[in-house]
Amino acid sequence: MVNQELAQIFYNFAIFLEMDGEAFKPFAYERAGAVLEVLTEDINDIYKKEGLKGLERIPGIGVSIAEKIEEYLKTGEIKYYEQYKKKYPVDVKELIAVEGIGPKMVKALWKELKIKNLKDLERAAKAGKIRNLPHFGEKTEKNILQSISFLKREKGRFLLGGILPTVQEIIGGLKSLKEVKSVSEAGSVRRRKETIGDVDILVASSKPSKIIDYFVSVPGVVKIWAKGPTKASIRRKEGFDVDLRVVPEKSYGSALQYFTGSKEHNIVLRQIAVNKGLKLNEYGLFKGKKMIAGKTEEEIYKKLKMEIMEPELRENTGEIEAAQKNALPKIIGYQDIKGDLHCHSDWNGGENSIEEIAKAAMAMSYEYIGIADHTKFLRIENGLDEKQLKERNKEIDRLNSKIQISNSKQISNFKFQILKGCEANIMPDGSIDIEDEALEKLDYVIAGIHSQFKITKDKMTKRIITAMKNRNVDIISHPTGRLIQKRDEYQIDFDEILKVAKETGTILEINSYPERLDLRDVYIKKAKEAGVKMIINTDAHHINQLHFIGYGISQARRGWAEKKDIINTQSLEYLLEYFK
DNA sequence: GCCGTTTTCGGCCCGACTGTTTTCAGTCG
Repeated sequence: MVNQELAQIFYNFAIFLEMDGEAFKPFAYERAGAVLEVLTEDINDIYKKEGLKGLERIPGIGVSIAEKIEEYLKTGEIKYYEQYKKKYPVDVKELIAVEGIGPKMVKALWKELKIKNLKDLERAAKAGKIRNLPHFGEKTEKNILQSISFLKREKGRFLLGGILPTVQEIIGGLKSLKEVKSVSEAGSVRRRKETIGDVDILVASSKPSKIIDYFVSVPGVVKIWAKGPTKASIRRKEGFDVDLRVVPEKSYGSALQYFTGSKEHNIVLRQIAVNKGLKLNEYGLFKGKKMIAGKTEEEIYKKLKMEIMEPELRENTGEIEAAQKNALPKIIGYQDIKGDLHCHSDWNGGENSIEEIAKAAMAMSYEYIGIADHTKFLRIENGLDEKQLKERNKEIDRLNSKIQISNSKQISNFKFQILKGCEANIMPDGSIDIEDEALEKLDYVIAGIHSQFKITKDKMTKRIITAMKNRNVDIISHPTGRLIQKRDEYQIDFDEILKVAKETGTILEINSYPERLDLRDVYIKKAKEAGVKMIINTDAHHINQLHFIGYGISQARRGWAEKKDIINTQSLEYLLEYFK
């Protein structure tokens, strides 16, 4: 989307301006970039409808940046920006990604050594050329090399799903110490972002040294980066870094608020504090020298005259304004899901029998579970044909009656049901790979794209729309097809898809699989605004993956989704009626 | 370059650390 292209340009713009020592413009451009990145409307549509004035209506975009957006939409480039690209023919984004390198260093490296990209930087550092530059030294050079090797190995970020279990383990360990009064994850982990750079953990205690000593000696620590009186930084064997900070109880709330971020959220919060004649930092909220809040996050937000919001909302994408008006959404909770409708059994590529899946679902206190085996097109996953699907349905009927009989004697109002579903394949022309007659026998039908991702935007949009108009199709799985850090989403006109989803009552999936998390948060927000229903599913191929649901819920929360927007927060009766 | 229940001009978030320096610029979160 053109929004993202412009966002990236403005981010780079900000860096160029900072290289030239501009004082306040970089901040303005960075803000414009951040605003565009999360803007749900297509900037091109806004411009077409309302022209320059429409652009200037967007907060953070004024006359000058609006004109640059116009220029980009009309000509595909921005002259002023092109001039900078000529002046500094450098891959700023790549270089700035190196820990410890900022705009000023990029400039020096270019001017003195003609370093343009990561490759040049690595070569120069290995040759020992960097240490001779003014304001650089041996240690800086060594740090740069370390940073580059980390970047190359891990691309710098980790999937939330890959690290959260370990984080919770570490926190559990800290909780067991009697010196620990409170402990929580902070930073992007607490905000449940899709990917995590490094992990922040915060502890309240009056005995910091004991906590620090324990923290650096836990099994799994492979390197201690820093160990001070109240903070420590380590690398885990899994490859990511963890920062721990210990603060006194009276500052725990302000520190938690501060270290949870996001940076953008905090900037605005501190500004609001300043406007009220107050000062906010990690030690508390102050009026002059007097501390007026700090023990809890609630009292800080309250003193700043707003509702406290869930960490997943703290991105400065409208939550602060909403909180000031007491108009925060009541986002879906982690206990609100009543069942998972996208599980693969051993009838296709999955690892567990339907009975095992049902038992695991009951253990999670679900009211229903849906088996959505692949259909025949997906040979590699043993997709089921019409006949096999019929056999599988019989098995589900058998299990359902067995469950009812075995439980009716013990709990009178017990209800649990296994639903008959499938994840059918959407063919390139939008048709479904299995007969309508077979689909009609099911409780519900998921349809998804599993092949031919690289077709034009127009064709892909039509393909999905054709599938949604099939009267048997209830849900579209992983609607944009992206795999985080592996594959971009396919080209679609999302607004058009929302329109047809609304007309046909088709549900869009929020796939909880850690590398999918598809829909993304901005799309969830759009779907909610369009009144399109969503469902949070796991796509589990093993019962150990049923807990992925938490990541999908996080994603929904970051998209401001409420309970009513998510259909599997509802009862079985409601669901079956809706599908019919 | 943006913005306005103190302002259409004069402000713009805050503190700590690091590595290079003899007092601080640059970077980070």
